[in-house]
Amino acid sequence: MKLFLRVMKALSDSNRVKIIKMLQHRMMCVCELQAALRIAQPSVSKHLKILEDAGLVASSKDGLWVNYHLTSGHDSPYAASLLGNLRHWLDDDSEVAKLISGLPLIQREIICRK
Amino acid sequence: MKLFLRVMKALSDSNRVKIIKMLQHRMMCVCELQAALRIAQPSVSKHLKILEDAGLVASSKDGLWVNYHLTSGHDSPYAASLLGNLRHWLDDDSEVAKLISGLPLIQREIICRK
DNA sequence: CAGATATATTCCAAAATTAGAATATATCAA
DNA sequence: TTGATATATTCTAATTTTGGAATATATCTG
Repeated sequence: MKLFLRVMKALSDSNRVKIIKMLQHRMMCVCELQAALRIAQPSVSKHLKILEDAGLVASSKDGLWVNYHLTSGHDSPYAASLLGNLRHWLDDDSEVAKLISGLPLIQREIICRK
Repeated sequence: MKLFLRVMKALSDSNRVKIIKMLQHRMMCVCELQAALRIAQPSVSKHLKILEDAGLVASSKDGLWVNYHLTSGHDSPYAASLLGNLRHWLDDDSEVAKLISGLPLIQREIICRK
């Protein structure tokens, strides 16, 4: 039950769902997600931790950057199933569509380095 | 997005998930659910409203009683999918199993009428 | 109609969630 | 080592969620 609720709660927030939808297209670092969602950096990190604890995303370090990507869902059958459904769910949501179409403009070399 | 989040939030609470699991076995009225979950009656009604707003359950009146049952999920593809998965998910959860095994003892004629 | 019962709603307090500012940590570059 | 940058963590305020008591509504029975 605990694991199931963890996945449901993780997917109960629009910013976290948007992160999932963006990661379906490519891996992204925290500052890229921050630029896309237009929320504070600590908020992005915290959302990512909740998604990670639910077995929905994982990360790998690359120098200063931490790249987040979707998991295969092997940890949790709930995560696996929801990730599968979300591959097509919400594609026609206007907010999601706008985020996805803006993805090409979000590149860490341009967005993050100051 | 709104409808999706509504379903996820509805399934983010253990009492509500337990209601779903019990309704998989038979329709139940509010006082039966209250006896099974051992929480206050208004709390049960409020959980049921949240599940209803998410398209997961529906009700029909029978005199003083209001019988709640699972929906076919026709309202929402998210509700339909999750209801389908929940038919087998959590069957081996200890709390859920205990609730289900106790269901035969919960009958409105015995529990509710005082 | 009056009383009893099942359910819904309102109200309020406690707990959980979310967001951002401030701060800490880690890595790279010079 | 020093400075800069990306990310994580801590702290706190605001919002949301949850639960129960009190109350309202609806239906049945006598």
